Amino acid sequence: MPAVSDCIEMLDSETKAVETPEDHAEELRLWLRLLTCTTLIEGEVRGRLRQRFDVTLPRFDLMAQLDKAPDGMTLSDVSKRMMVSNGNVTGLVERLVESGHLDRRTSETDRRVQVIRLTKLGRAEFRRMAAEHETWIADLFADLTPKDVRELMRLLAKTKTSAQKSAGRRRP
Amino acid sequence: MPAVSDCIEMLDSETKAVETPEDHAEELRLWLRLLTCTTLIEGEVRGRLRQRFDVTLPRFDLMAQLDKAPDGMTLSDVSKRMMVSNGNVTGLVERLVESGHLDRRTSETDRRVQVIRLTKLGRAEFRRMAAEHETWIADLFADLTPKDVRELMRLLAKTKTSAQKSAGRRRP
DNA sequence: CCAAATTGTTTTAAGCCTAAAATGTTTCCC
DNA sequence: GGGAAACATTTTAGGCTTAAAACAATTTGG
Repeated sequence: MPAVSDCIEMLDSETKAVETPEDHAEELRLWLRLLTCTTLIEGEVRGRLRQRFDVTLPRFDLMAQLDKAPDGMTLSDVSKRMMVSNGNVTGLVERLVESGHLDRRTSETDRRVQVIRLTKLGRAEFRRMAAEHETWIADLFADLTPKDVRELMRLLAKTKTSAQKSAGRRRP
Repeated sequence: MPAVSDCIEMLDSETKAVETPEDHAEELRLWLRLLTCTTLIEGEVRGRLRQRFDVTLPRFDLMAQLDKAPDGMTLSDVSKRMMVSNGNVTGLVERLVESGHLDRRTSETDRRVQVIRLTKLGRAEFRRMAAEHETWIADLFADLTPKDVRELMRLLAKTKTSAQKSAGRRRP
């Protein structure tokens, strides 16, 4: 049975009749916990990539995107997929072309567009790193049962949809 | 009933007898989804903070830590809580002292230690921002039921513990 | 056709972030 | 007491990141 305060809150949010400042402490705590988990795991992966392969996480992420696209991607595609700014990708690509991991060429049909691909070296190095990376992730999530994983996937999918809708309401 | 492949995997991971390369695609997908959710929400919050209050997310986060500690915190404390490097905090604090939001003084009992606090201005501005921030978070998570929120909290707590253990195994 | 809007990328300016080395201070313990 | 270890912070060097402005090329609608 829900607490009295929960009932009041539910009435408020459904009827939209009252303007009492609602309590969203639970959502706030959820957000902080989500952020903590991500920061923790991300930091761990970053450190391991640096120690084992002397590569940064953003470079690894970019190569991961390209590994899934044998025909290459445009910078815009990469920017959208990685959810980072355009200018960010420009610099990242510059350094990876410099180190011989990426190949970049201007599209034949649209001279605005730059198409980038992994070089043979880039692909080989990425595959080597990705194999080990996968075991790190498995270890980081080792305490979760297969059921936990499924349930988290489901709830995070719902979270993603919710956040996208909210973001859409701001920028329609 | 679990699929055959699941049984084999379970046997492998329990007996540790076989060295076949296990499949951790599910964990990998979970990690990517977790990262997507965080990036999405973080970007949205960052943008709103900038538009509404002309403040960066790291500054807001630092002020949030200090708001919970009326007696102030040391830079190390802040660094641990925010899970960022020491040097990072130094610069962040510098700019917030400069803008009049923070007060910084050397500890009387230990001259290595710097104690920082919110100024009156800093606290007032933070409270104003935090109130609105809470509604953004509520909106971003609006599709989740109270039960979803509880369940996510539980699973993320488990995830955090798991990741901490894994990180501990690397750096004991 | 052609001006205006749109699209893809780069540049700019500022700030964030890390790892590692350096600096100053305190504690430990012989 | 005094040197070694530990601790708190800053500095350094390099890279990441963003938002906004600038530039270039294409598409669109009169």
